Amino acid sequence: MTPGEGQFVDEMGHFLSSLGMTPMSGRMWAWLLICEPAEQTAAEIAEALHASRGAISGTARLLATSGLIRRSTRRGDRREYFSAPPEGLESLLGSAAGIYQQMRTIAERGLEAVADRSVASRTRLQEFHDVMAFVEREVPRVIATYLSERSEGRR
Amino acid sequence: MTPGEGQFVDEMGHFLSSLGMTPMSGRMWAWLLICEPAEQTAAEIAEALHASRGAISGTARLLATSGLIRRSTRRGDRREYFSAPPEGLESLLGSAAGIYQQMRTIAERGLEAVADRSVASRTRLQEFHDVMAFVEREVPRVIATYLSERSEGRR
DNA sequence: GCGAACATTCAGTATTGACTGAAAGTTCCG
DNA sequence: CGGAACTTTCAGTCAATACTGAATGTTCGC
Repeated sequence: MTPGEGQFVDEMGHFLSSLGMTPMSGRMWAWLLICEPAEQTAAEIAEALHASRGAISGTARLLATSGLIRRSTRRGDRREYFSAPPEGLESLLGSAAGIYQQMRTIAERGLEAVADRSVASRTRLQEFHDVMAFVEREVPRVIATYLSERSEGRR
Repeated sequence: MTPGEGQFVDEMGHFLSSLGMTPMSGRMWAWLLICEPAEQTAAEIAEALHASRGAISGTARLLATSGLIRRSTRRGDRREYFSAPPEGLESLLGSAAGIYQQMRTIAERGLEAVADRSVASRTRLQEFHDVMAFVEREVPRVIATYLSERSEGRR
């Protein structure tokens, strides 16, 4: 790994860590975005990132369940190969939508808790709820727009 | 604070904590969304949340600089009053846009680091960059759409 | 200016949680 | 089966950090 690549890997680790994910998940995903070949074994990743096999195993499961990376196997090869597929980006945007959904849900339960108050008293929370619900509805449209623009550009 | 309100406050604390903010910031913001009166002193907030004055002080600065809450003073009153203004929601969406911007920036530096590679080898990272740049551009439009729809509904 | 009533700062504490590494589990070839 | 190659699990360690509370700073009435 060149210094520039190392910086990229570390920056992504630090950034995703600031968003509540683990630093290792950011480093691993970043590495899978630039590594050559694109498919790497756990051992290769562990060596590249100077991390333990255990950390790679746990992080791989995290990233795989959230759809950011793909696991694949080959006949006659006991090892598992990891890669960052294009669909990972859609999963990423989808999880962003999930965040808004969670906030809307929390707001709804909050509104139930203050249901006996006056309408004016609930305005703050109601508006928060409405914004979250709106963004949640808008996200799929943004994704669809991107996908159509991309296929447009490739035509 | 009723049990239902307490649950709402704690849920928001837990949720914002999972996103990298402190639990206290979520609890304080949630409380300011439902409290009565809407403007509260640090002492009132500390009592409602069973937190120390120091924690309120630090969290207030955090929330105020990120635009989620507003600080105000009154003549002849040494105390400071905190509230959750409507603009806080726009700040929230704006900070979401900032996240995409950061990811795009990281991707750009990563692309520089692999500039000598073949185009095919850079595809993964390039596409990541393009998605982030696209969403970054789209966010202001979504906010504008919401604001116009809201004023539409109020007309 | 003096003192009361605030707010802020910061060292200390406790908790959380990410990572390590060894042990246990799984898979597949011979 | 037996065993090699690999993965996963998990108890332990260490570092990061959120919160407390006392000391310090600041503001305003008198």
